[in-house]
Amino acid sequence: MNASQNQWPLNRPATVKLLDSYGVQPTQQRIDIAEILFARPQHLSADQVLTEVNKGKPSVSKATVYNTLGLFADKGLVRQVIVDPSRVFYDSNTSEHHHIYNIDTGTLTDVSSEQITVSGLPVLSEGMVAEGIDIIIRVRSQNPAL
Amino acid sequence: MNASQNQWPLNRPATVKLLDSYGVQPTQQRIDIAEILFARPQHLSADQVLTEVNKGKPSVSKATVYNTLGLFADKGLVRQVIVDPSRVFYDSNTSEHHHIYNIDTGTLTDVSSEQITVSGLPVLSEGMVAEGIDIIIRVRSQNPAL
DNA sequence: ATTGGTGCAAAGGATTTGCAGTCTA
DNA sequence: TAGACTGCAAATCCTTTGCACCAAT
Repeated sequence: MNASQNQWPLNRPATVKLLDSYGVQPTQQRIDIAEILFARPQHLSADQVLTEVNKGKPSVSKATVYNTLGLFADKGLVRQVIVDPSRVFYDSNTSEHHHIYNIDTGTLTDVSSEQITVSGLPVLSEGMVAEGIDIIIRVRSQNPAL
Repeated sequence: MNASQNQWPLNRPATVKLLDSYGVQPTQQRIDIAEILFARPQHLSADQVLTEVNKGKPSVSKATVYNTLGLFADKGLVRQVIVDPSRVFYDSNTSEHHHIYNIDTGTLTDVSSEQITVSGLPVLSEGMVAEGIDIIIRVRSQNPAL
């Protein structure tokens, strides 16, 4: 199962089922965090998740947010996107795709992998296994004043 | 001019000339750092540069290494490679190319951009300017025990 | 003199960790 | 009850900054 295969946002039972299917014990905090991540395909930093999850009623600590995001990433529920040296983004869309990164706004946009074709990938040396290919198109908001 | 167009390693006069041509005042510390970077095409973290430059006779402070690498990157002498959330790599090869990143060893390997062809890149929305495209092939050393 | 560069130490920001208290199978 | 989970605070790690001193124009 894959979150991307459901209709978003995921309701609570679907979220619990998703966590279960990935071997993650569905605790209240994890469900809260998952419901935010899987509200729709998006890219959130740990800090953004922390803020979101504590809107209204503070309920999840910073340590737990970090631990949970790390756990989700390990289990394959979300994907880390590394484009900014100052923070990691967690992508709730785990289906294969690439990104456009706006350097000025710090915003990520998806690019369907069907749209992009890569050819001529090198043969990996003995004992190397590809984990994945990240394509990042770095853009900036054109500044007319420049 | 481009460092990659010279024969490596760059000797001192060539290094000074390179810095000049990029509008960087060639101070002793900057020359020391540049000589390390441009010894050959390579990927070094700030910390690795700091260690290298102070082999033998400590001569450049940590702050200066960070400032200098930032300056070099701004001026286009080196390119930042962002693949690891814990540190930035500086690539002394600024000609267009892509990377293989070994997650297990933290090692970067170049992939010539002539080798790889990307088609189907999306049309950027109004006001967006592409700064560059990074392609990162993430690999791990195959673990026979897995 | 004025501007630019360097070094030291302190500050910052993101992430991790130690550990005691809680929950849950 | 044992093992898993959480929260708080302290600790880390990489990187940036403030500021005094030195160098070059």
